[in-house]
Parts: sequence; structure tokens; C-alpha cells
Amino acid sequence: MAPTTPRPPTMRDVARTAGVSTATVSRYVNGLQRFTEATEARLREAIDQLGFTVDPVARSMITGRTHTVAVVILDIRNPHFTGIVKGANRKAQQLGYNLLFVDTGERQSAEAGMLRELSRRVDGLIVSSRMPDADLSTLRDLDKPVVFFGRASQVGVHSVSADGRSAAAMLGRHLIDLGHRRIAYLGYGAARWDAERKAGLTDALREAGLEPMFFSADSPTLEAGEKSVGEVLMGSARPDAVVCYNDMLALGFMKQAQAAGVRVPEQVSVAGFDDIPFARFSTPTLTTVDMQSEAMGELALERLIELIDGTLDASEEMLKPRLVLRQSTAAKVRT
Amino acid sequence: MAPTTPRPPTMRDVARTAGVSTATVSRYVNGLQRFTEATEARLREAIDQLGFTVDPVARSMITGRTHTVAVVILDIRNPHFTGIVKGANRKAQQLGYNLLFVDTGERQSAEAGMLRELSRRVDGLIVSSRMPDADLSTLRDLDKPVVFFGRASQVGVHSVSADGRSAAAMLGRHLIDLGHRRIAYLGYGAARWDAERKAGLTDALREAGLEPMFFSADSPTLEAGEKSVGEVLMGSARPDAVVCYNDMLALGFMKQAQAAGVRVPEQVSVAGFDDIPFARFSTPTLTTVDMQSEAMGELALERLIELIDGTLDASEEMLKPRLVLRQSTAAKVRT
DNA sequence: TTGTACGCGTTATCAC
DNA sequence: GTGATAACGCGTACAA
Repeated sequence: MAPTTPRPPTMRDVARTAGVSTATVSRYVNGLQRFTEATEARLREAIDQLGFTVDPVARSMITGRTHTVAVVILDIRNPHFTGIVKGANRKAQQLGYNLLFVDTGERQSAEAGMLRELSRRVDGLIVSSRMPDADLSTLRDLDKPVVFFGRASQVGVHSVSADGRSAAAMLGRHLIDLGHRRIAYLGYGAARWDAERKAGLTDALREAGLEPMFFSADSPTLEAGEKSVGEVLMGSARPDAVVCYNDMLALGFMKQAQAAGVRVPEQVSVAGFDDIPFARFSTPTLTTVDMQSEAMGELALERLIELIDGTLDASEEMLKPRLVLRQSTAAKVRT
Repeated sequence: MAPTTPRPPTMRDVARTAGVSTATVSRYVNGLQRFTEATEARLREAIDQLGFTVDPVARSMITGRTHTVAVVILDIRNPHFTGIVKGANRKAQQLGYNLLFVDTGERQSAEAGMLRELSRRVDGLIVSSRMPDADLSTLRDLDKPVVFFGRASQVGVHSVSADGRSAAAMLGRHLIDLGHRRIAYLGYGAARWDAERKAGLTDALREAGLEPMFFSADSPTLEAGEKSVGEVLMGSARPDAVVCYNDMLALGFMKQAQAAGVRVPEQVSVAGFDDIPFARFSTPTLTTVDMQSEAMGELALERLIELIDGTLDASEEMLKPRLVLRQSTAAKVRT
């Protein structure tokens, strides 16, 4: 039923029953100084007799701090973002902050307005977005500390990321070492990290005198991975190996390739990015690069709090990816 | 850098530049009445000249509404909860509400205190918890509307769920129809839904004059599924089919069973609950029951808002699960 | 239709 | 160490 909302006790109530002023109650609950035995006892008793707790809204009103930060991500169903949120949540609990969660996945149109609205409710924001670099100034104009996933220091916004270029280069060298020569990249152009992964792969191949073949999916999902098999594998020049933009694409791709009668890794090697939990449970298990999703979430939150506390200037921070070799990449079997 | 926080314009600022009173500004931004052409024009201009937006904190102070609801879940890495959050997020955006997200996974000890603290920042809460039924009154004592995932109407708390008992019975009958007789349940006792799934499976088996074999995992995860294979399959009496508490357990179990040389479904059928996205991409694809995670999230949020608005009384609501047949269950091959 | 004035619950700034 | 009291920014009687 709709509760009869018995208004919670206020500081005035406590002050009255303890026979002190509200200022004293405030100082007590905030632990700002010491009190005489007598008043402290009376305060303690009054507070837990009435079951008083401070109203954080009223407190925010005067301090200007909400102890809440926003986490804005693209799609919580993507385990990469799940990891980020998990990490941010953990750090937030440690530091006594709350998380205002927004999944923008379904309508990214009204993003600017939403960020502006959000920013009034929080002390700072962690943002993952596909907004074009040109619009990044939007983030600075929020006049609240922001940690962005992707380069943004040119507009004075702190950023956190994993080194996608070197990650992709690692994958590329690994595939070359296995003897592959026809290596494809199945990208997702709308994603912020697509360009650098593409570039890293290209770096590695060029060193070996090779050029990647390029394909692109229309979303970074399992389903899009399935759908891309036709284009990538059924053309005249089938690649030996396919590097996918992320693990979701890779898992979908691998599954459908097998369904189409193509053996992985015997006929084609497949790899992805992120090292999502399921990468270890597919058949074959998936070679990938751990992009440190959870660590990124933790780091982002930690840095955001430092920005809020004013103990940090904007900068860029990059985590080191880790190559994870599994069964989906192997030397090609000549038939 | 830490922004120099130029205080945002207030209603007083708008009132002054528009030459009206703050009350008029308030009425205008809340669209409560009509104005003369002249004042409306001056208001409009003053507002977007100053870039004024109302301070939601100050507004909450007076209205007692934060337009924020808490979503408290056990582990965002479990796709079941991911779905719930996705659904809740969608509905929240539609209804103009914000989501305060909490993943309690790592420390569920301080839960009661956390809920109490949270409740002061929000208009209502959506809660998934392993708290014992005896502690459910905690939720009512928050004096804020709550929607709980699981039966709780005995303490006057609205609840939403999917019918696990009939879901499990459906799976049971399916396995019996396939000719299986030695059917096992790999449960996870700490989970709220474990008992009813167990009961539903037992219902179905008893109708056929059978009794399930019981095993239990120590967490509802991929890893725990892997670890359970030894106990379940390597005993003296190997089951024909294994129903797992959820898809995560099932996928982990299936993978490790295969690694141990047991063929699925030829030697043992495997099924789970939730129909997580990856269930369609494992090898073999996983038979499961769609427990409507996303719909549960949407429904929970919708009902919560109704409770907040006082247009709904506490009750229990149950969604209908849907059996999803895939490759992991099949008639056993006699060898 | 518009203005005046008060209150929401807390913290900060002075006095004492 | 403690108490008055003025903010914080907004909504809303009540009066005009």
C-alpha cells in the first residue's frame, strides 16, 4: 500500500528532545568536535530513540555535494560495460559514493540534454559515448568533473582507456606467427575504439609486408557477428583469420561460421577484444585481449573522485591490455 | 582541471532579468498556468539567455520527491540481472525517473543499513536480495515504496517474479518426454528461486513416478558450473539429464562435461533457466526457460512508480516463463 | 494573472 | 563547547 509517509525526525526534533541546539546536533552527527560527556550522552540517546538519520537532500542543498556520480554507458548487455559498472560500483561503495546509472543504448539522440540534466544531480560523471570528437566540449561545458572513456584531454576532460592500438598489434603478430597471411578485420565503425584497433592491426601486418582485409558489422553484438559470416567468409578470397571488433561479434561470428560448415580454428582463426567471461566457455574457447574493463571502471571512479576533491588535473590514462591465447586461433590446416 | 564552478543561475536571477517574481518563474517552468504574452516572452528570453534550469535538489527539498528510484541487485555480471536493469532503465527513461544503481554482490552483510541510507535519497526501491524471509519486514520499515523480486506480500511489499515452479515443471516434462529417467537438479541453495525450481522439477518427475537426484553448486556462476561436473557426472549413478539452477551454471557445466569427455546431449542432456543471450551461442545451444528478465525489470519499475503515485496497492505479480528448446537436450543415445 | 512571504532540513558563521 | 541565525534554491498558500 502507499505508506502513510510518517515524516522522518529532523534535527530540530533531536535538538528538542536532547535539549540542545540544531547546530550541536549537526556537529555531532558529522563528528566535527568533542562534546561534554553529558551532552554527548543526551545526543546519542535522543538520536537512537527517534531513529534519526540526516536527510542527504537537505545536506546537499547547503554543501553543494550529492555524494553521487553518474555512470553513463552504451549498453549494459555488453559485458565490457558490465565490467566497467561492476568496477565503478565497487570503488563507489568503498569511497561512500552512489551511482546514478544510465544506459543510453536505445536513444542516444537526446544525449546532450540528458547529460545536462543529470549533471545537476551529481558531483561528477563517468561517460562512455559515441558522440563525435567535435561535440566533446559538451562534456566540459557541464561544469562538473567528467571522466571520459576515450581521448578527450584536448578539451580538458580527463580520460581513461586501454591501449587498443597495441592490443590489436599483439593480436596481429600472434596471427602472423601462426602462419596466417590473409587476415581480416571485422570492425564496427561507430565505436570509439574501432579506429585504433584497426590501426594497430594494420601496424602489425605492414611490418610483415601484409595488408588487412576490412569488413564491418552494423552493431557490436552476437547477432551482428552471425550476420557477418556471409560477407566475410563466403567471398572469393576467404581470410585465414578474422579479428573482430569485440568478443560479442567474435562469438556470434564463430558460431555462425561453424553452422555454415567452416571449422574454427582449422579453416579460419577468430579473435576478439575484451576477454568477456563467456570467451572461456565457447567452443572453441576464444582468443582475445583483456581490455581491463573492471579495472577501467575502478580507475575511472577513483580519478573522478579525485577531480571532485580537486586533487587532480585532467590527463589521459591508459591501461595495458593483456593477450589471452585460447583455442580459436591456430595454424591453419592445409587441405 | 577542477572546474571553477561558476554557480548556475537561480530563479532569482531569472526573476530579476525578466522583471517578475520568483513565483512567476516557478509557475512558468512547471507549466502550471498561462501567462500574458508579454511576461511569457520575457521569461522565455531570460531563461535561455541565462541558461537557467531548475535545481532538482532544491526542488526535492520542497516537494519531497527526488524522481529517483534505487535498483538493488546481486550481481550485474549475471545476465539475468543485466536484463532486469536494462528493462528498468528503459521504463525509467520513459517515465522521467533516474536509477540509483547498487550491486550488492561483494558485501551483502551491511545490506540493511545500506538500504536505509539509500531510501532517503530515492522515492522508492526495486530490490533483489538473498535476505531471509524473516528479515523482509526490513523492507516495509523503510517507509518507502518497494518492489521486491520474490514473494513478500505477507509483509505488505509488492513483488514481481516469474513462475519458477511451472518453469521447472515444463523442463521436467520435456526431459521425461525425451525418455530420460535419471534426472538431476544442480541447485544453488542460497538463491531465492532455488526452492521453487526444485519443487517444480520434483512435481513433474513425481507425476511420472520418478525422483530427482539433487546436487548443489556454491555460486550461480560459470565457474561453479565447471566445478560441479565431477560430483554430478563422475559418481556411480550418472544422470541422463541435468537441470541447472540457471544458464550460467548450465553453460559452465556443459563446457566442463565436454572437456571431461562426456558428450552433450548424447550422453547427458543439460538445461538451465533465464535464456541469457549466450545460451543461443554455446555448443551445443542451450535448452532453457525464458524467465522474462527484461520484462520483470520493466514491470518492477512501472509498478514502483504506481506505488509512489499511490495508485496501486501491494500485491504479487507473476510473469509466465517460456520454454526454449535447443540442442543441449535430446533423447539419450544408448551405447 | 502576478507578487509576497514563508518553509523544507541542513550546514556555516558568528557570537558567547 | 554551545547557541542563534542566516543562508542554500525552490514551491506554494495567501493576498492583491
